[in-house]
Amino acid sequence: MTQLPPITQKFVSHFGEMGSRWGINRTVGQIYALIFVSEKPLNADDIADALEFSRSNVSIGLKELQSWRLVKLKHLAGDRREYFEAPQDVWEIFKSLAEEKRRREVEPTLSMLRASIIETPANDADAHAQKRIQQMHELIDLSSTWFDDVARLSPETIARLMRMGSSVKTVLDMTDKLKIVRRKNKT
Amino acid sequence: MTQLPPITQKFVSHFGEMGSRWGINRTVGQIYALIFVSEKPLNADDIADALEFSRSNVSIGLKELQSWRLVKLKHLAGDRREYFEAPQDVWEIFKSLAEEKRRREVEPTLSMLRASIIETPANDADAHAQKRIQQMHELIDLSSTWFDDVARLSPETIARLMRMGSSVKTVLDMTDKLKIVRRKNKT
DNA sequence: TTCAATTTTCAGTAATTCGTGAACTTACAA
DNA sequence: TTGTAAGTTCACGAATTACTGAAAATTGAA
Repeated sequence: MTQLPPITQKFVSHFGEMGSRWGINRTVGQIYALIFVSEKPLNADDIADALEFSRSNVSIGLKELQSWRLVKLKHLAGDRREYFEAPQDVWEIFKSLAEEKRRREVEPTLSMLRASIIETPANDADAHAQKRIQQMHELIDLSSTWFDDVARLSPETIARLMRMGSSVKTVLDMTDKLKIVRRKNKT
Repeated sequence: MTQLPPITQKFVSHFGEMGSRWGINRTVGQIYALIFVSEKPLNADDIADALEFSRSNVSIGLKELQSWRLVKLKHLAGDRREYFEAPQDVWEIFKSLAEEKRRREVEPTLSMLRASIIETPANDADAHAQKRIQQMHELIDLSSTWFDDVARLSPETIARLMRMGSSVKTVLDMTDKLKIVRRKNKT
């Protein structure tokens, strides 16, 4: 097949190298990178060809990427083969990824933490362990609920919030004052 | 060694099992869990003993945990051995972890994305790839900068922000209105 | 210094994960 | 139906990662 152009090439191999750190493997990382930058949907042979992976490996990689909702299956008119593309909106991608991560990596832990909290500690050591577990639960629960809430806002609102950076504090303080004023006026 | 009490036991083995999903290995996960719930700092032998790992494995695991800033080295008076404990404040833990993750998993990618953006595309395919890369860069850059900013706020402020959930939007809208009013008054 | 306690390194092995080709299944056009 | 293109599964070898015990290095008390 024809060599990938230089920018694409570098992007793809970076995703391969980082794969292990992200918790996906080299080939899955490269397949995703290739689909992400591609203008048109790709089929399994395109990918196997471009990346020089075995057809079976590509098949498994695509299944994996679908399970993470990182690629969408698409059918092209008059073509029996399955084509894949990445969602266009990067914020959408980010959300799917976060949701999937939560489902797989956070929820099971939250359940376990919850279960531990309602148990009766057998001794002092376990009583202390339970306190620590409770603290961990509160933090994880709060942040994951919060992420959920925020993800529901429009991309524009989120971008606005993010661009505010640490000055959200000022806004928060301001609303507090407004509440106090309102309370005073009421009486 | 004496068996771990039940709550601790379950917590520790859960961390071992989840390890692979988190990108750490079973033993490192269990070592951390044990230190996290322990009331007193632990030394390497305590850990090797409690978890039935080899001494060398514990040594490597502790190095790994230190590099993630998840455990702190502590010396006890009149004892030559090295003791380890987890920071008490869970929010502090969360921040260290996020910072370390950013340094290892996000920064290298951001550099690569930046480099790709300033290159001159060789053909149409690469020009499109570059556009996509730019979009990815904007999102990652914005969210990581934002996280940095927010992390600098006090835990209380952050908790306040989080408990607001999606109603931050109301506050954001409100400040916008205030700004408009102020601008009108100025003229 | 010396020596013993403690920690680290390292080579070898065990376990796990990855990637391939071949066989198998599925779906559709003729 | 039948035949073929497309997709999946699977068993196996390759590569990587995890873990151990033994040896080496380091530390600090005497």
